[in-house]
Amino acid sequence: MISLKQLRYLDAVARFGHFGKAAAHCGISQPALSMQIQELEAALGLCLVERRSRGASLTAPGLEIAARAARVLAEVRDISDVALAFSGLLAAPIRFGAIPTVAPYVLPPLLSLIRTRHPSLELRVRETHTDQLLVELADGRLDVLLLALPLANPDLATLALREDRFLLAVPPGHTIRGPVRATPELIRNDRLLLLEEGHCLRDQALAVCGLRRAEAIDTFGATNLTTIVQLVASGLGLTFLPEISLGLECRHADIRVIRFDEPEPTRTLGLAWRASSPRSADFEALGELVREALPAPLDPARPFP
Amino acid sequence: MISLKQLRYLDAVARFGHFGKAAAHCGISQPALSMQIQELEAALGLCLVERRSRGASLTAPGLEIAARAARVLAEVRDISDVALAFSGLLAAPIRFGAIPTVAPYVLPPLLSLIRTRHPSLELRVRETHTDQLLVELADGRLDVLLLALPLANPDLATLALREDRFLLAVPPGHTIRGPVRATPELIRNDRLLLLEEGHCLRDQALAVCGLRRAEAIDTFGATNLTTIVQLVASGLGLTFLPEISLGLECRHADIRVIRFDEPEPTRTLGLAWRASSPRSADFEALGELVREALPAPLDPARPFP
DNA sequence: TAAAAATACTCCATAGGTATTTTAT
DNA sequence: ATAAAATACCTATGGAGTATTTTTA
Repeated sequence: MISLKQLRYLDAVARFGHFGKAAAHCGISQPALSMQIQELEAALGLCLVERRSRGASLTAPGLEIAARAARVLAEVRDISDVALAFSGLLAAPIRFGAIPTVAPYVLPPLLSLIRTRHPSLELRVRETHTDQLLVELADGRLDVLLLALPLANPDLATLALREDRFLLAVPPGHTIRGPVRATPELIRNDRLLLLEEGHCLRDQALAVCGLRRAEAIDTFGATNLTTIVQLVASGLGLTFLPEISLGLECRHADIRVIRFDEPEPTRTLGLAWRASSPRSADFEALGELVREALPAPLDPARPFP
Repeated sequence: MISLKQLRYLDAVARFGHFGKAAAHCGISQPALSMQIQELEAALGLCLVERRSRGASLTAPGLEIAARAARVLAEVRDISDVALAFSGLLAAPIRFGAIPTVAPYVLPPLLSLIRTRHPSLELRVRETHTDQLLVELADGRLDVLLLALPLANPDLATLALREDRFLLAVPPGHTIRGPVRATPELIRNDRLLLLEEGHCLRDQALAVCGLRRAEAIDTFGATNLTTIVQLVASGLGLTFLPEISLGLECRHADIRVIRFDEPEPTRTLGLAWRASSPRSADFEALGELVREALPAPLDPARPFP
């Protein structure tokens, strides 16, 4: 008789292409996993995995069955999530992923909001790039993401929360005066400092300037906006800052921030979760909290700073 | 951790509304089932089943989760079926259901055809009414049905095989001569003998005569067309016979068979299976065999008999 | 009081661990 | 020679059985 355990192990083998790594991922020993895969093969009367001396790959039936197994496992995970949803709004832990250009500016107020408003809600936070977040969301390691929309994947539900303006950060002594027009020329005069490859903010900044990825100017990217801001303050170049970061980034760095010409470039911040998730009510409620936690937009009447 | 076993047991409790009967259906003892249900409830942190002194009923979360469990179980069953499909066309056993007004006329030639053409194919045959067949198909006890189309259920795939004429069977000495028109009056002069409630042929015959169910004339139905034919031969009334039954039914009974006026009333015989089944190729191949096995249609040039 | 589910306990099947061997490059 | 999976063997968890108790209508 087929068991979920066997399907979980097959899924792991499909992912890792390697019995040992799959076993480690499942928290069991390699022989234990081997045995279960063999039993599954016996139950189905088929060879699912081709054992090669450098790892394992799936046979044609194996691919088909692993794909179905993944669906079954997702549905079983949804059953657990249904149970969580029944236990009440925001009552169960939420595994929350956020991109690095949002997390530090939202989490402190968000967490304190949760502490006062929903003290029983446990938010497990993970910060990494969009691509990685999406992988972890898809295979159930995360429940909901805070990132820049739109996303292509139709299996995801999204909730737009707020537009986030981009601004140009320049050294304090810089001659430029705003509002400024975002053009390739603007960038070519000074060095544009950006986060390393993989950060969506990097791509968005390049796109706003009408540059392609390959046309990036900086030689070594950073992983941390604060690092970039320090470099800008030292006169090494200029950068794009999202509005929500200003409160934090301007506090300790001596930079000047200039608004762009209308229409000001922005990114859309929002939540995303698996469309099949039974906990959408939780995520929409969380979205409200995030919206409250996001730093207030610039006063349009009074140009910043 | 949730297991398939637990979902199977929950599904059984949902079906039977009774721990004891559910346990019997699963082939385990009542305490064993109780324990697994409790473990599932613990794993989900919810009460799924309301224990009442006359059986058990599901709570609201229980209903939701049982419905999802049923879907998971169906998909796991499909995984087994994928495996069967991969083992080759018509290579794995097929659980085959047929209605009583078709089975006896098709099975002998079908089984002999299978013996010669696909000796390794094991056909497990079940004969009962359409309604029961559909239930057993839906919950996986049967793989494919041979019955009268059309069917309402959109979750089923169907394959029409052949039109089957209805004919009027009368005692040998009866004065009626064909072709005859199917009207309520035709029936009112003699007693119309039909199968008992539940047989689709009964309903179809009544419909052909323009009668409603309640207007049936015979007092006690039979379960067996051969029985009806014997009664007709004894002059106790007349009946509708499907064309495919003539070879067998006319061999030993002294009746006369009369064709109806154009357009001759017919039923459509065909196969049905779960649309989600990964074995459709098997079922289509089986459909070809059934088509061959069905008795040849009447020669339109030479009026029967 | 009767029917149904829960509990107590016992047992054994099996999932999983460690150590080792086999296999293929 | 090395990496990877299979095999051998042992252990312990837990699933399932029987007997019994508790619960509720």
